[in-house]
Amino acid sequence: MKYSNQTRILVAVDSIVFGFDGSEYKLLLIQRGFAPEKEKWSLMGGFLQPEESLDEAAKRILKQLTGLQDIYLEELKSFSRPNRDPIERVIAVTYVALIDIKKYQQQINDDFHARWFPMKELPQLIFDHQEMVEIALNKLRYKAAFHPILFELLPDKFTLPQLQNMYEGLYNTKFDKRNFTRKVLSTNLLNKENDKDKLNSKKGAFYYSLDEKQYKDTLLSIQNFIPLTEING
Amino acid sequence: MKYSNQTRILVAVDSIVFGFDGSEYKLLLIQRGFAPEKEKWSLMGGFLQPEESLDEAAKRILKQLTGLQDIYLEELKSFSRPNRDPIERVIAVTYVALIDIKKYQQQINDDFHARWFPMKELPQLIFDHQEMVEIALNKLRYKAAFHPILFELLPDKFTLPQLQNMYEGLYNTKFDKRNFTRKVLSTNLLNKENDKDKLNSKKGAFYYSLDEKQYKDTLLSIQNFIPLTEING
DNA sequence: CCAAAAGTGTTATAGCTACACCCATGC
DNA sequence: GCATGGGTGTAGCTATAACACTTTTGG
Repeated sequence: MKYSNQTRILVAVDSIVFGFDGSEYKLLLIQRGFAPEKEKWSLMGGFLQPEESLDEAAKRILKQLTGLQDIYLEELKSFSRPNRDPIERVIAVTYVALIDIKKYQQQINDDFHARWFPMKELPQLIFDHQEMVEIALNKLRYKAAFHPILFELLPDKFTLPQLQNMYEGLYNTKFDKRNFTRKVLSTNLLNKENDKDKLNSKKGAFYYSLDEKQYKDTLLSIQNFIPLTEING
Repeated sequence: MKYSNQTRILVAVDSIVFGFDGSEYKLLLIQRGFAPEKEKWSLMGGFLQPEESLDEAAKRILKQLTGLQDIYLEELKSFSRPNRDPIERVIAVTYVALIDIKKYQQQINDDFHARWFPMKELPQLIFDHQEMVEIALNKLRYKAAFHPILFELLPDKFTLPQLQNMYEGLYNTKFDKRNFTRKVLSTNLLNKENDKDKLNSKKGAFYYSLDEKQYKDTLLSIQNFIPLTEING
């Protein structure tokens, strides 16, 4: 039995994958393998299959296109303008993913054809993918102000200067490092390690790691990472 | 031309319509007019049509089922478990709407068959609509803590005690009225009127109205309406 | 020895919370 | 005249923002 007199539609899943390499934000793109817009740059996309949910589809597609697994992935919003795809009607449900670029760089380069583009040097994207990226970036700015999600972009061990760079990069601003350090440490999310990163300075900066238990407890609660004045403009 | 070898799927739009009548929150439900689950209570739902976006579909369906127009409507999330509808595969994109119950009560009762249910006395809902409501309510609590969206639930003129009731109802808590008044007035969102509401007290409470310009400027910015402790639990 | 980045403390201010009494009116 | 809900001010505390110097070490 079916519902009668209704139109069935193709459903796509597109993932906006943000990465951070220690100094700047990048977006993961892939060259589309089929017409239209074959060879143009695209988000990580594919069609929803009969036996999977959208969450599952997003995970599957990301794995197929990049090998990435077990990463932060969250629904963003749907895009459904009737003519957004010239071939036929397709609605897209978008997801945002956050990953530490270095952790997967080899894998992505060698086995797949996805490529990282600095946020300021994005190529032209197919369809409405440009708009998806802008909305995703705005949501990331919004959400990161209250929830410690940016840690998803860092390696297991990272330094406070790296962490501050990451926040400053997202909001295009500079924070006082004394205040930033105090605020971050007051969350009890970080454990100080005994060794230092000596690549970025002569003195070396202590590594910290995420306290996984605290992190999971805190993800859904609301902190205040960024002064409201930075968000409201 | 079409994409080949892909499955096309029914896309539904379901709207969670929250209302406030001055003392409690209610949910607008309708008796489903077709099988399966005919006559059972359902959110305001319908199928996406070929020439409309999801936003447009949500508006159209709401108008068809309730006569409601020009109300606050925002995408929530998609629901796509493969067997969520027993007839055939349907993915649903949900929207949340906020309205002042009294403003439309006549219209809804007389011309349509939608009905308001107090949040604590909801009937069994079809499919996964129960889950949709819970997620919508959580998001409303989250969002209302930082953005003045709850004003959508109030009539054009309202009193500070009504406003406070509305916030207290959403968070199931009580606020100190001196602090609440000060915080609300400090936003400059409200204009004091000259007349009073004398229905709810002998002394009467002054009416206030939204400053439309301030409101539009403020909607996207982030305030702090509710102490974080109330949200984080 | 010097350049470059890491690390650290104090003070002033603003915003928040807690708290209690008087006012206006209908009955 | 009294019961009911509306309206208002202050003081202590906490969180935030602004600010500059010392430390370490590779070259």
